[in-house]
Amino acid sequence: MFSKTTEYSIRAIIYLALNNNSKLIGVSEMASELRFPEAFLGKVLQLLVKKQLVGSIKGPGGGFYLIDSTLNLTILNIVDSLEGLEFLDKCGLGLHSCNKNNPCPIHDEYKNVSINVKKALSAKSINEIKNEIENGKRPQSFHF
Amino acid sequence: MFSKTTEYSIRAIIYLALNNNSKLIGVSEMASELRFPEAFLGKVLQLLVKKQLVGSIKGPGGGFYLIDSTLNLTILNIVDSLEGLEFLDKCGLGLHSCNKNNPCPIHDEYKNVSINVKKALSAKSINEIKNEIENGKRPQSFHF
DNA sequence: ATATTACCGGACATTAGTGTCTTTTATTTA
DNA sequence: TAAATAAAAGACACTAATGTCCGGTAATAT
Repeated sequence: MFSKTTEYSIRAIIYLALNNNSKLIGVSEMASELRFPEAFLGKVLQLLVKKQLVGSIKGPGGGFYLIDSTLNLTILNIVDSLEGLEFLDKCGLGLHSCNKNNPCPIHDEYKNVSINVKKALSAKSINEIKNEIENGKRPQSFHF
Repeated sequence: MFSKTTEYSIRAIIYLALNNNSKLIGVSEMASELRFPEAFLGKVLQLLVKKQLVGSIKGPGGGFYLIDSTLNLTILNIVDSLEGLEFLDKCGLGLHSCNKNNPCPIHDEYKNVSINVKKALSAKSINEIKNEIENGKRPQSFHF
C-alpha cells in the first residue's frame, strides 16, 4: 500500500515519539532497533527533517528528535506529507474525466474506499498511538 | 492504487466486454480508443492471454476477444490475478509479526480498510459492469 | 505459393524507488 | 586549536515498472 520510504517514516516517527525523553536518537540506534538498512534510514530521516516532521542536531551526542507538532499528526497526515494522497483522490481506473456526473465503472465503490481509507488512517494521532503503546494496549517492540 | 499494467488491463477487459459481438479487436484499435501507448498495451494483452483472461487470434482479421468466463470475474479477481492481493493482506506498516495478538499501531484500522477494499472491488462482475454501461447507467466512452 | 496481416517473443531504453558509499559540514570535547 | 562524532549532501549502484522496437511466427487472402 505504502512505499518503503513511507513505511519506514511512520515507524521511525512512532519510535521517536516513544523515546522523546529529551534525549536524541542516532541513526545507527534506530536502524538496529527497527531493523532498517542504516544508510537508507539516514536518507529517510533527512527527508523527515526537511519536511519538518523531525528535528536533528549534528555532532557528538547529536541525533534526531520528534518535533512537538508532529505528535498531533495522524498517519494520514504523514502519508500526505510524504507521497501525497493522489492515489486516493484520483480515479481508481486512472481516468482523468471520471467524476460524479461521468462515473467510471467502479466510481462509487472506489469513492467509498477512498473515504474509508482516509477515515481509518486519521482515526488516531501519533500522540494517541504513543499513549496506547505506553499503556500496554499495544506491543512496544514493533520490529519484524 | 493499482499499477499501470493493472489499470490498463481492467479497462481493456471492459472494452473487450463491450465489443464482444463475435468480432475481434486489434491492438491498434484498442490503443487509440483507450488512449494507451500501443506497444505497451500489446505487452499487457500478451499477459492477459497468458493468464487466460483474454483470447487472441493471429493473422489478418485477427485480434483479441474476451474469454467467456472472464465475464464472471470481479475487478478484485483481476487485480488478484495480475498483481496479487498481498498489498491488502500484509501489515499496513510492513511488520511481519503483526497479527491480532500482536497488533501494530494501526492494525485494526488497516484490517478494516482491507476488508472494505475487497468488498468494494468485488461488488460487481465484469458482466454486470457491461450491463450497466449498455443500459446507459454509465458513460460508454471511458478514455481520459 | 507468396505476400500481407497481426500477435508473440526477446532485447533494449527510460524512469522511479530502494539502497550504498564517500565527502562535507556542524558540533562537541579534550 | 585539534580530534572525534554524527548528520547532511552528493554520487553512485541495483531493481522493478513502464515503455519501445524489431525479428519471428501463425493465419489469411490473393
